[in-house]
Amino acid sequence: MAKEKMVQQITSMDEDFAKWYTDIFKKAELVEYTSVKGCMVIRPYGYAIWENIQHILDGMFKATGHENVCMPMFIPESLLQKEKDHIEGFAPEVAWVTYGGTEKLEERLCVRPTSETLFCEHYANIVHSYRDLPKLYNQWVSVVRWEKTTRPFLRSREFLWQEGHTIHATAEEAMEETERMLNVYADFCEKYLAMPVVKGRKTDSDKFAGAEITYCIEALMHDGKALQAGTSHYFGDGFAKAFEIMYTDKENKKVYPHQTSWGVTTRLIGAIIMTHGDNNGLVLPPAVAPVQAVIVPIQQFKEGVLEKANEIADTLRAAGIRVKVDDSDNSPGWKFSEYEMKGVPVRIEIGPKDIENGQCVTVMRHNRQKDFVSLDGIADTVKQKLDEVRDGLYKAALENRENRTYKCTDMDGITKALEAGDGFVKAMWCGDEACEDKVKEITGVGSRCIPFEQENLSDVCVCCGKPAKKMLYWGKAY
RNA sequence: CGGGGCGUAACUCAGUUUGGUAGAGUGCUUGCUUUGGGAGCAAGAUGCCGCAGGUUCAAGUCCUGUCGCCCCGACCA
Repeated sequence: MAKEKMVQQITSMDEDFAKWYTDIFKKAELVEYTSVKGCMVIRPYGYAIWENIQHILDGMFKATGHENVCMPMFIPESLLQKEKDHIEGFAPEVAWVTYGGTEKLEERLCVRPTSETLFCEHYANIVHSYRDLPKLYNQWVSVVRWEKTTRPFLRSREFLWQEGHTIHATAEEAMEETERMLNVYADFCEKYLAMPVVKGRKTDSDKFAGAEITYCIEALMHDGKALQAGTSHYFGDGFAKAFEIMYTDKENKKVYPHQTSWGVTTRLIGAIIMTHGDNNGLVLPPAVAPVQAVIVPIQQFKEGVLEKANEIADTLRAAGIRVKVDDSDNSPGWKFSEYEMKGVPVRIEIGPKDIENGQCVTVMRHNRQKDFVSLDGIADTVKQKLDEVRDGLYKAALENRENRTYKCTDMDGITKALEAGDGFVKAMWCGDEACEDKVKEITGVGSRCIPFEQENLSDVCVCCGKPAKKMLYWGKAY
């Protein structure tokens, strides 16, 4: 009975995945809509997830030699236009500032959709010698893209992200950096977010505006749709030439440096929701959960119960676990449901009976496994449970991806495979853009990436039958 | 930007067909009883019916316009 009622608040994901997604971020108090379309309030619980993501990633950036900076939020139109492909790619979705107070600006300013141009302008000023290289910069800011269709965390007009921008003496170094950062993202997703990703390269039609090469990580959501979780771009010296960034090398010759950029966004929170969430609510990977363990006292009005709950909390806190004691006067059952909805990885129940026995109850969020555990060594026990949750989440996500990954060798095969549900399609490709378009038109799945891990499924292109060059991942994308 | 849907209490919605005192459940406040899976009883507070015009003795309801939001497509992190 209680179980049914609990589920009533959240639409089942089989019934309506989009509604389920909306229910989750509202009920878990991650986001509220505002009066500006596509701009959302990220509430404390949602923002805390982002802060944890930031904290871990920032550490990884620092460990690989990067420094944080902060660029302006405005870009003069003339600056944005310096690189042709770049402006073409972004022009349709930038917001413009045309007035300062009551005065019309002589040159309009765009609100940054990304900051390549600003970094380039800056690099042109500060890079003169090979001794100035490399510069490994990153910034944590928000950017604006005037999207037509919006959805919290997945596609909003303003979103938070980090953008790394680096500049190197040689193409080799820049390539190395591009790959290094893609690996940082992939490691982060798999280890901390328990989200398996496919590493690969975008086809030319799909790469970043102004990039020579775009690498990406692609994840598969519960509903079988693909989500680009991060990108890392190699620019070669294209931007350097457009912005006239030059340095003097050891032979006293003026040469162009090589650049990269890479980014992940609050979209990762959307990815977490759609990778791990279930019909009872959000399920958070322990590494980024604002609360890793919640303590629910039972019969908290009885003497000693709250004291014991707080004592356990102190022990866990001392061990570095983010813990909360809920001593509100809601019923225990209410609290159980509440924290399941909010995705807290481990719940601890402690009541008079437990205290007598020197034990408590732990329940893991992802599988509801309930254990009676001793209060001795509780911190180690909880840590172990958190690891178990992380591993369980990863395993389930990987299983979902494997179950929804189809190998196909002809067009009918793709259509047929997708009848079982959306997912990744692996299929061979000749390298021709026309075939990418045609596959999308006929089967509905677009090219996601050329995975680093190649397989030879067939010798010919799935579409045109000409000799195949690469195996591609295809899918419907968010 | 195309197609569809919706704007009434903090939330979910009924009421609009056929104009006639502004409603329900949940939540909120107070008190008592409860507490190992969303507790029970009692008492209370809460409304520019999205906005602007119009028709009418009378508009949440009819007409015109407008704004916003959600969903599905095309475009994109």
